[in-house]
Amino acid sequence: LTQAASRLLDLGGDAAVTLRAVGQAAGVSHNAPYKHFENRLALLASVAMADAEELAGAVRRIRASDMSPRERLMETLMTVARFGREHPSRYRLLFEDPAIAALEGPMKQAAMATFAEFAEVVRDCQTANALPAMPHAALTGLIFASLHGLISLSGSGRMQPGKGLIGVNPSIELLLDVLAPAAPR
Amino acid sequence: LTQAASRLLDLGGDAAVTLRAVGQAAGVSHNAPYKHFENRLALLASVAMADAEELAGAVRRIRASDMSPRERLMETLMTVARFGREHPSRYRLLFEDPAIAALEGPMKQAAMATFAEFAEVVRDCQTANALPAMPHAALTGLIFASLHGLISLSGSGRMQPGKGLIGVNPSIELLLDVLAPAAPR
DNA sequence: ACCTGAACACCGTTCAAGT
DNA sequence: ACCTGAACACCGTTCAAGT
Repeated sequence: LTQAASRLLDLGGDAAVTLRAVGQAAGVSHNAPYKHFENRLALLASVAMADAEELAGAVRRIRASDMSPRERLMETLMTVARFGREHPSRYRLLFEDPAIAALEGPMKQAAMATFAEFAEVVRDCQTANALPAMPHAALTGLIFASLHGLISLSGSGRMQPGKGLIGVNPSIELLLDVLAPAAPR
Repeated sequence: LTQAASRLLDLGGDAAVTLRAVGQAAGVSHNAPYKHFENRLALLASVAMADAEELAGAVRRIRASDMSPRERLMETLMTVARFGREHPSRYRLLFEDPAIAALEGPMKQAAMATFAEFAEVVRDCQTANALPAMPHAALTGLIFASLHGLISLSGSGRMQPGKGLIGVNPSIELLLDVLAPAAPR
């Protein structure tokens, strides 16, 4: 049921996720979802939660790998960027939807857990002097916001029209190049 | 009519901008808008265009002021951030709505003109050695994306929950501090 | 415990007219 | 040239039942 909504979101965006279409895709009536979710938003939240947990798991695996801290950071950023590229509507739901962000409870917990994984990747870089020794929360926020801005602008088609703007991945590399020299050697 | 839609957007977000509400606010019937706009999206696009032109004008005035290039950049960034803070739904429409971004014609022209003003502010900083001498388009894209990411995350309430994340304005200052030292003296 | 079908209020859009 | 009112298809949500 959550899976059906997720697929519809990928295929046709937010507007395609009608309870009738979700019901039909899951082989039930158009208001069977109301027996499992409070309303449409709660159903979408379950999609967002699954994605938040998937991302958190991916970052956790990267953290446990034997790459250098800096490589782990790059891999983490690329993983989020790939998710945004391959699932733009689901990315939008998870990171841009105001109604989802306003939810308390498990959705908020999942979002914070995902962010915490991300923050640890940044912290490891700082410990290894691969990122500057500025306040950890500020640096994490700046990197995450820059990443999100690149994915968001690019995902909604606002990075091409300009005069030779570079893509998401090169921009991420540029950001890290600009941050790295500020770190003590 | 465009003004009525803009006000409704500010007051109740995208969902509040129904053709019936717009018509009523403008004192006409619920489908009078169809005589002036092709459909609902075209009406929203006219709101976005007005905002794009307003922002472009604001940046143009900042460019013509007697501040230093670096101060003009900071003022420009703060102006966009303020617009995002005071009109989150209109900001979302202008910079995050995929349907608006997909429009060709005058909307695209207005968006590109606004971005061009922004790019000139960055270029002036590079000329004055207040920003590093990297490729101009890449640097402009990175700064704009970072700014957008901060406004986007903060505007949808995703910057507080974390563990002591700093606000939009301090993050912008941090970004410029991190970029500035890379510039030759 | 889980599902269905009818019904309601609301919305974007279309169309035939009205001045 | 600009507007109105009725109508249509669609949607989220509710409710009374069904097994």
